[in-house]
Amino acid sequence: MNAKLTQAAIESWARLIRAQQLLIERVESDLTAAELPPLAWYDVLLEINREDSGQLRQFEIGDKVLLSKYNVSRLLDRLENEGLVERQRCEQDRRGANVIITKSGKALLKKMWVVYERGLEQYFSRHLSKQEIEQLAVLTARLIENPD
Amino acid sequence: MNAKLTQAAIESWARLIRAQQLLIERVESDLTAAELPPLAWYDVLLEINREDSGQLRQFEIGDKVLLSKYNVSRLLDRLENEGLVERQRCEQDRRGANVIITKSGKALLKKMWVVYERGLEQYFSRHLSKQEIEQLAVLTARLIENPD
DNA sequence: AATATCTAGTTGCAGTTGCAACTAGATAAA
DNA sequence: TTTATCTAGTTGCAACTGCAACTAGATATT
Repeated sequence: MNAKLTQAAIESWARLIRAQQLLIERVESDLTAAELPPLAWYDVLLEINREDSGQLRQFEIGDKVLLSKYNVSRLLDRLENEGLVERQRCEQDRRGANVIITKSGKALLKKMWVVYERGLEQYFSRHLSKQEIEQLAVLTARLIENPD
Repeated sequence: MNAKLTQAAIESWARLIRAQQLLIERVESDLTAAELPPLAWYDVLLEINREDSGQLRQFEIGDKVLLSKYNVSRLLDRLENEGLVERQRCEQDRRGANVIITKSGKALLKKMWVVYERGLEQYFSRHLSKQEIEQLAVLTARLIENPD
């Protein structure tokens, strides 16, 4: 690992930022075109759906999806308004709420995945070999793991 | 390049998104802690400053920084309010404006770079070898270039 | 020249985010 | 047990974003 900040490093960083921005922008735009809600909704619904228990505490959602607690709170308001999730008082900790996904939440998840998956193939995996996908996964994992 | 969407591809994509989110979040948080404005300000000021002519049309800024025209318009309002840039009527095209960076704009750029550079080293380049930085640059470039 | 079409930039509106302050329940310390 | 501290979640405010509609100047078409 090199201690000095090279031009190559700056360029690589800039491209990482740009690539992600573009990918997200493209997928979001596909979702909008299909009259579907934004990616953040998908992420939250997916995390709840993944749980065997079928439920998740709000702060757990925040951790998984990388949203601050106030944004989780308000995003869940919207999801609940649309009947995609339900909040239940948590018995173990009366401050908190368990969030469960509803039938129509699961249905939306499926519909969104159709669009999302296509984008992922079209904008991402199509352009990389198996080895490259693996490389990228390794490098980004290293960046995620290290807080500094 | 593989046509089918594998689990490995999904995981790699997810990490790319997550890595970028975390990096940005960390740098933004450092900037806020140093009582400096957000990264977007830096990006715009940098692009103008880069030009030999010392000026840039608004739509050029939008292209370079990946901002939609209405957001460029309003971001420049804020920058202009802070005396960091100035807008001048464009003689060749009276619809448009040339944006130039002021002295205090350049000064801010320098101050922000101190924080930005440190973050870039600390959150990014420190964790990757020269070869890995290069690899990442190649892969992300491929994703950027290919609109589909 | 007259009209239609396109492009640069702005603005109103609704939705979303970050920050700070808040409520209420849980945990720790006296 | 009472007090202090911490954590889960909510809310008001200000800033920022996307979308659609708009103005005004440029370019193309007849």
